[in-house]
Amino acid sequence: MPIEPAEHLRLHGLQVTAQRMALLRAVDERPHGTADDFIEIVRREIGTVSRQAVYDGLALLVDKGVLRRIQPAGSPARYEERVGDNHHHLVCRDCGLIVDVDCAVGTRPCLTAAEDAGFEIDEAEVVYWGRCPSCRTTNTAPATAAHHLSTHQH
Amino acid sequence: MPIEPAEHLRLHGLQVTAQRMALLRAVDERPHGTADDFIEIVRREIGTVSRQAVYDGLALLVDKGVLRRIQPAGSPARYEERVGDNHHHLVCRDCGLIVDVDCAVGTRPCLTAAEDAGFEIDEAEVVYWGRCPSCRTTNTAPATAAHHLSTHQH
DNA sequence: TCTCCAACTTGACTCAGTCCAGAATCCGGT
DNA sequence: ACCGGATTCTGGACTGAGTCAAGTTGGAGA
Repeated sequence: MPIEPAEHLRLHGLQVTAQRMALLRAVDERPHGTADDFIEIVRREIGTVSRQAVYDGLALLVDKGVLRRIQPAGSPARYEERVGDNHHHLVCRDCGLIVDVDCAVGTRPCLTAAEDAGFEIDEAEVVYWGRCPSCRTTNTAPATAAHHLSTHQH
Repeated sequence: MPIEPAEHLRLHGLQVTAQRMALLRAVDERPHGTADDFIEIVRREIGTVSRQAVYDGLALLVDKGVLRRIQPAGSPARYEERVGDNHHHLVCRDCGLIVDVDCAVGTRPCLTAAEDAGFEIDEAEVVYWGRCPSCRTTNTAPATAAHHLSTHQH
């Protein structure tokens, strides 16, 4: 956790509430977590939060650039603190595990499209799809490639 | 439409039904359409289909490699016929318009991650985010960047 | 043309996320 | 320290996208 949650909030001109501080701590505790994960963690920490407070808080923090929101196909939205370094993600097709990979280039957008079709491009998002080490060993021949990106993602 | 829908289905060992043929024609008629788009188009053509038939048909055709399914963050799943050439997509942040861009490399996966974390990577999916030509002109200063990837996508 | 399994239909259900309205809380100015 | 308006939180209803399950229909091989 680079700076204190309270400080973090004040720096962005946001009100400091118990829920938001707990939320920031939760995101730190579980990178790539879902909104539901954070609801659960925050409730464990401060007793109770509404789903709305968590969704609002996440959206606000994404808006302020404190958090980044990613949403691989088939998965609910996930949030992470690493922001501003334009890294990419490796997603396991079997268990949904997400890990960070540094961007080889670094600056945003790190790739330029062959033809831009007149678009003003500001970001190139890269998702690498594959199978994580543990899924590779446990089930070499994917009988029924379930393709379920469920919640469990370490 | 490269080959006849009926032929297309038989080639993959699938039963030829009115619904499936109409579905293939619908995907051809509206590239990057959503399931709801296709339900509407197919109903216009053959009178009636169940939502389930459309979802089943799409999933089956994706499975057989006839269609490709893409799902940019904040958008319902979209389907396209171009398959096997590993092209990428340009998505407008404002109106959700999706256009194809050829992959500079061509073969799959076209990128290799800096560190693969032990994953067996089979695909690198690239989404370029930006603003399409018409959104750039109509609303140069995005007052309230609605960020709604709604259905309307030309 | 018969038969059977694939495909289709209907309807209920889940999951992720949003909308709403009223209650509670925060914080800058006095 | 206190006040009041702005902001935030709460619970509950709601929406959109997609899935599940059970029963019916129809395409294609015998």
